[in-house]
Amino acid sequence: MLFGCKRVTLNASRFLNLSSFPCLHHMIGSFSHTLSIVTTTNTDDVEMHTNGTRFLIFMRYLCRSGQVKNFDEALDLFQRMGRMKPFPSVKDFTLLLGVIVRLRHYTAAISLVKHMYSSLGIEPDTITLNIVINCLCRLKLISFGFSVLGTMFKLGLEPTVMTLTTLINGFCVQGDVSQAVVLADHMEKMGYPLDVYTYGVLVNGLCKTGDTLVAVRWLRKMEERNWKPNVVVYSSVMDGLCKDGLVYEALNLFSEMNGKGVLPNLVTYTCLIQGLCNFGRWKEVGCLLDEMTKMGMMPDLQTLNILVDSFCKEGKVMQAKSVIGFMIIMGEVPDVFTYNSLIHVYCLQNQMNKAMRVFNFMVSGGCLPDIVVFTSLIHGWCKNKNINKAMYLLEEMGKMGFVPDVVTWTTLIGGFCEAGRPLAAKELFFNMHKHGQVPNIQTCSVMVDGLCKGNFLSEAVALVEAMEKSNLDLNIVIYTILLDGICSAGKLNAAWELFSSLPAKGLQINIYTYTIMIKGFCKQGLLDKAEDLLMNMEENGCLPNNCTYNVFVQGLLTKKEIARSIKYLTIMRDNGFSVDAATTKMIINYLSTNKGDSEIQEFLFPKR
DNA sequence: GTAGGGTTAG
Repeated sequence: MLFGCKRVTLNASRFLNLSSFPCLHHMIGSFSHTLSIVTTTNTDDVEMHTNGTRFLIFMRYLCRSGQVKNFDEALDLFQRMGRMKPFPSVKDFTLLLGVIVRLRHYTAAISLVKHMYSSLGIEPDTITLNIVINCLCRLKLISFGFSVLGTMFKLGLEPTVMTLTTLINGFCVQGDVSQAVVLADHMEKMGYPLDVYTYGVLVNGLCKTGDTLVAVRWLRKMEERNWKPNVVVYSSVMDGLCKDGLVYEALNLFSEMNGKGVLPNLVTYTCLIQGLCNFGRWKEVGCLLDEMTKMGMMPDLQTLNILVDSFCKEGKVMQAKSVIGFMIIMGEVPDVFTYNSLIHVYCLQNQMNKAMRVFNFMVSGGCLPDIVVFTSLIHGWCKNKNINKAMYLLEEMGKMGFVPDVVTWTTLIGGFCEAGRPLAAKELFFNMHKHGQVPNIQTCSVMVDGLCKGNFLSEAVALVEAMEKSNLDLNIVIYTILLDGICSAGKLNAAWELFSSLPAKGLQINIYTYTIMIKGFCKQGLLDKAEDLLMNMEENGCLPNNCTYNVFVQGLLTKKEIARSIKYLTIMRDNGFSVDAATTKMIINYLSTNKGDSEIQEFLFPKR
């Protein structure tokens, strides 16, 4: 096919006038290696001319029926269209561009628009530029999206509601929903009324950033304005509710949607199924699966992957495997998500041989691993204390062209800590920026935890102080980790000082923070202080949980405070909390050395 | 011909 052809490398930055933005320039530059348009210099022009109409009809059919499954096929169609004389209309090109966007080849789509303009002389119209804006937004380059909006004006093209909705979505994709809302307000004032899509974009953006309740308000707002929310808006909100653990509310909204005559689709069911899976509500999952199949919908690969992953997360590997079996019977091919769920559970169970077997199986079956799979395996080998294997995989993924991201580095840092090498972890922490990755708050938390557990408390404190000085937004988690370190080192005064300073930092003390502080007091035998804090929790609306009570009872038992232990064991029993293994062991130990103690005997084995 | 919803890792 390449015979008699010349390769033309595309450069989108020329069209978009982005040369002043090195990051995009670099990105598109590196992409050019893979994207070269092949144009003919001879052969089948005549044939194409005569068959042109038939070819275009065929091309439209392929695009509309979703039969263009990969980028190479789409590119081939594009090349054929570029060889036609006269060129097909801009409409035909945008139809194909839409397919390329759906295949998520955003950079390529931008390059192709540029090629259409500079090499083929096809002027872009509003719709073509909407596609370019969407691609830039998907690449989280919204400011370039606005540059294209400027280009649109310069060309005398009027943006549409769709253009602006795409930009609103761009803000949402970047996680900047407040800006999205501002733009939506602005849009209305400019005489562009929001439509169902705009509302859908906003509602989804809000759900994705965890503002589900605000999303619900928007849903109600659109109803007040006489817009009928459709299945996409409802499903977005249901997904948000499920992800917040509000499955009951999601199911209510599902009934409400049905009541209003809006039919659920596969995505709606998938959101609910996942919500129920997260709480192990398998029976209801089964009911929903039955219901959807009765409505003629079969679960697809994504839905089944959710089942596989949920079973894996519960450690039910057998069930996960049977879902995979069902998947294959259904004609679906397990993908990188499916395999990763299995690999991950084996890694967590320290069954690295099995994890590697799955990995080799997927690779030999032609399923390309991704950065997530490599990160899971690196985590597994680290847990297994086999740093060499972890480093080997890091190298392997590099050879395959994957650049470790912040999650990979965090995993590795945590892994080195778990393997008892906190100083090596620190080295990675301070050098990861050389590999183009900047630690985030979670990386910092893992590092602080590693330093604390590795008895480098002063370094952990210094790291947190350095983060405070650099105005990083530190959260309660990182302070709770540090508090645990300070308590474990027995420095109760310093711990209490830190604990007391947290509200002034604007942080909400949570159940973990309280429990760690209580444990710290218990460890020093300061039981009254621990008890005061336990009482204080309830007053502050943070109810103690299983772990809090067990920690306190263990403190009491250590000091042989039997009467008080029984008091709290009774509270636990009355409130449905269970005594954990460590507490049980202490009770048994106490009994075996204090056989004559009737108090605890009476509590454990009351006479009827 | 273009815009919105569902799956994995620390």
